[in-house]
Amino acid sequence: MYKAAMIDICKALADPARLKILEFLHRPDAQCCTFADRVCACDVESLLGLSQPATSHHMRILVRAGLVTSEKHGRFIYYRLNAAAFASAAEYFARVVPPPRRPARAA
Amino acid sequence: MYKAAMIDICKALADPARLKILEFLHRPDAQCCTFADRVCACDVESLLGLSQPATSHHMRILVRAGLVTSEKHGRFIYYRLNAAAFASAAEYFARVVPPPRRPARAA
DNA sequence: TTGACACATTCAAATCTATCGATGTATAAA
DNA sequence: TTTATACATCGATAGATTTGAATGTGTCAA
Repeated sequence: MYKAAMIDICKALADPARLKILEFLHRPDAQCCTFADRVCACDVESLLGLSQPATSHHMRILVRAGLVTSEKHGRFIYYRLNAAAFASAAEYFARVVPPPRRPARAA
Repeated sequence: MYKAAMIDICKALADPARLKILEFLHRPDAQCCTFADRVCACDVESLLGLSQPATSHHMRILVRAGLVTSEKHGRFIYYRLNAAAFASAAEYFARVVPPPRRPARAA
């Protein structure tokens, strides 16, 4: 995980709307075309209460950061969490910050 | 961990300068008044190559997010990583995203 | 007490971000 | 083919963020 990728991930996470999207992707409350772990963009739109372009904007940021993957099916786009990205972010932080119990460093 | 606190943490992490500070706090390359796991603000300043007010700004954001703690000793302020904050952030993400191997949900 | 130093705060400028309305594009339905 | 639908892109705007110069505050040294 390069630092630039890590920054993109953190930026993607640093917004209430996008955090809400991620929570929704984890436990989707099916409405129109959402099923199983796949969520369509229109459901995200009604979830957020934002305009369609704003929703599109947020999804693009999440996809670019790698936190979410997208699949086009006809007119619909289905989104899904990408657990691997979360895992490598967690790994990065494990390297940056010492685990809670060990002393930081003897200098 | 409330969502608002989580957003503050993510915002704090979403900047190259601040990520650099965190890496430095983890493995401080002692220069002027840094020793052990304590780092003074002036060393952060020379690390970043930014102005003193900009450095102060970044440190304030990190402290407010809880990622870093500060201790005043005379004229100096020593900063230290707060591992507990990283731990609770990690816990939040573990709740938001399913662990890599388990399927997300059967709907 | 005076001067130097470490850091905070204020202010303004430049840049970035989130948002919406309008419009474009691709696909499905009629 | 025509129309409707799902989503992307563009352009503009309001608000947030980063930054430095100037200045303020508290602490140490002389």
